[in-house]
Amino acid sequence: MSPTDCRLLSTDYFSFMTVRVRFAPSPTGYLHIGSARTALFNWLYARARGGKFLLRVEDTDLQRSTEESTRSILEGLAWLGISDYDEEIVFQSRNADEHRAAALRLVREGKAYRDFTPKGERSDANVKQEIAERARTAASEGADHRANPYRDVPLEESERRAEAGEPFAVRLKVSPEGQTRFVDAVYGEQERAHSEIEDLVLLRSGDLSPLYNLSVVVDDIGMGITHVIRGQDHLTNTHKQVLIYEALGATVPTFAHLPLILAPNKAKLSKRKHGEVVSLTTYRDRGFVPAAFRNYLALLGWSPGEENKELMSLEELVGLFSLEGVHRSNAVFNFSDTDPRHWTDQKALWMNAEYIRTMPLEELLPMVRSELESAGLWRAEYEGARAEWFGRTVELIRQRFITLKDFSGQGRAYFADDFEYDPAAVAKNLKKDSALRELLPGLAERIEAVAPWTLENTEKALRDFAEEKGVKAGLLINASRTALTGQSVGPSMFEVFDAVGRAAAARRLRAAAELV
RNA sequence: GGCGCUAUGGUGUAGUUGGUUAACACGCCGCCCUCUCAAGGCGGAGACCGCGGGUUCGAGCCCCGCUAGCGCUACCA
Repeated sequence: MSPTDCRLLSTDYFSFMTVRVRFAPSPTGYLHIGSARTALFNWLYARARGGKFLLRVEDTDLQRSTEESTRSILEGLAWLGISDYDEEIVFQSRNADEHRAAALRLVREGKAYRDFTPKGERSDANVKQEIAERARTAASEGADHRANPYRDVPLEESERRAEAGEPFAVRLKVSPEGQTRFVDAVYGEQERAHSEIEDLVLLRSGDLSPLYNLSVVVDDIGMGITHVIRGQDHLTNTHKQVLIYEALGATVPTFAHLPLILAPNKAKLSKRKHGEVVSLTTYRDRGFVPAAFRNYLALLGWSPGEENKELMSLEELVGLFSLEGVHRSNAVFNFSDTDPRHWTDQKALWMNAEYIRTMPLEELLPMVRSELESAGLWRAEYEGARAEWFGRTVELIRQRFITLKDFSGQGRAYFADDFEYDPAAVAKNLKKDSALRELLPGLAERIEAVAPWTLENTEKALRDFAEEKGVKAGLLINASRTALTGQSVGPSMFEVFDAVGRAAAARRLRAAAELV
C-alpha cells in the first residue's frame, strides 16, 4: 500500500462519525504564532468537516502555568476569529485523578508496573546533552530498555510495597518485540520498533502526578477526539501515545502533524531567542488586521494546491482546507531583527496592506476607530455629523498604509493639528526654495478664496497662483503636502486639501512658511 | 549517540498516471502613469529542482547512496 493510499484510508476511517478536534495549549506564556496556526488548522478542519472544535488548557505544569497566560491565549484566539468552542473548555489539571486511575488500572491489568527505583535528580539546564550522553553510554554498555528490575515483580508484592508506603513511579510495560505503527494524515505511514521506546513513566514517584503522554491520551479519549492535529515536534512521541491507547483498549485517533515554523536561520522559532515577533499579540498590537494575519498564517505549511491561490476569505479557507494540502517540510518565517522595516515577514506585511486597501470600508472603519481611540484622536462626530467625511478620508489614506498604526502615525495630520513634521520632508519640500516663505501665505489666501470648495477649483486656484508667480505647480504642491501633513508622501494633493479642510489648510500653509 | 522527518529561485508555495523554454505570490531592479509616495500596468534579474549514482527514449516527479537542516530521545509540556 502506498503512503497515499494509507492517507486516504486513515481519513476515511472516521468519516462515519463526527469529527472532533481540539487545540491544547499549555498556558505558560503568550500565544506563539506556531500554536496559533495549529489552532487555526484545527478550527478550519472542524469547520470544513462539520465537526466539533474543542479547547483544552494543558495546565498540568503548575509552576509555569498562569491564569494570565490562559486569558492571553484565549484573547489571541478570539482576535483571530476563533472563539466558538463547541463545548466547555477542559482544564487538564482537573482531570489528574482520572489520569492516575487509568495508570493504576493498567498496573492491575499487568500492562504497566510500579518502579520503586529512587527518583533521580536532573539538571534541567542541558537536558539535551544529558540525554545524548546517557544514550551514548547506554549503547556502549549494551543496556536494554527492558532491564528494569521491577518490571516483572508480581502484582501482590508490588501492591504490598506500595501499601507499606514505599514510593514508586508507574511505567508502561512496552513489549520488547514488534513495533508500533500509525498512518499520519500528513506524513504518511510511520513505524517505530519497540526496542527504540523505553518503558515510559506514566506517573511520577511520590505524588503520582500524571505525565504529559498519559494525560494527553486519557483526555483525548475522554473528549472523544477523532483527529489529533498538532506540531511535528510530537511526531516521534506519538508512538508512545499509540502504545498507551492500545494498553487502555481505546481506538487510536487519526494523527496529523504539522510542519514547524522556523526562524530565518532555520532554528525553531522561540520566545527566548526571537522575542516578540513570535507572539500573536504583537501582531494585534502593531496594527494587523486579524483576517490578514490569519490568511498569512494559513499559508505557512499549507496551500490549496492547483491554482496556488493566496488571498482567501475565512469562508474560502474553510472550503479549501484539507489535511492533504498540508506540507511536510518546515516553513521559514522571514524577518530581520536589525531592520525595523522588516520586523516581521514581508509577505505578512504586504498582505496586511492588501487587506487594509481592499477590504470593505465598513469593516475597516471600526478598526480605524479603535486605533484612533487608543491614540487619543477619536471624536464622536466621526460617527455622527462628520461620518461621511471620515469614511472618505479613511478611503483616501488607506491606499498607502501598511498597518492600522499608520492611521494614527502617518495619518495623524488628518485627525489632529498637533502632528509632527518629518525633517526630511521639510528639507526636501520647504527649505528647498526660500521663495516659499512668501509664496505659502499667498497660497493660503487663494485657498481661502476658493468657491465653491471643490477639487477642481482648488487645483485651478493653485495652478493659477503658480503661473502668476512664475513657479512650477509642483513646487507648491509638494510644499503644501509637507505643510498640511508633515510628510513628503501621501495622496493626491488636492484630495488632501479637501480632507484637511479649507480653514486648517490655510492655517497650516501659513504656519509652514515659518519653517522655510 | 540512536531513531525519525524534510530537501523546487532570498522567502512562502504550484508542479497529484515521469513528456517541450520549471509556474504563482512576496521581496528586488527597470519602464509607464504622475504633484510625491503607494497602488496599478508592462518588462527584468534570480532555481543546473541539496549532492552523486541508477531505471527510462525521456525524471523536479521512480529507486539507491550521501550530505545538510530540523525534530524526538526527560519522573518537561
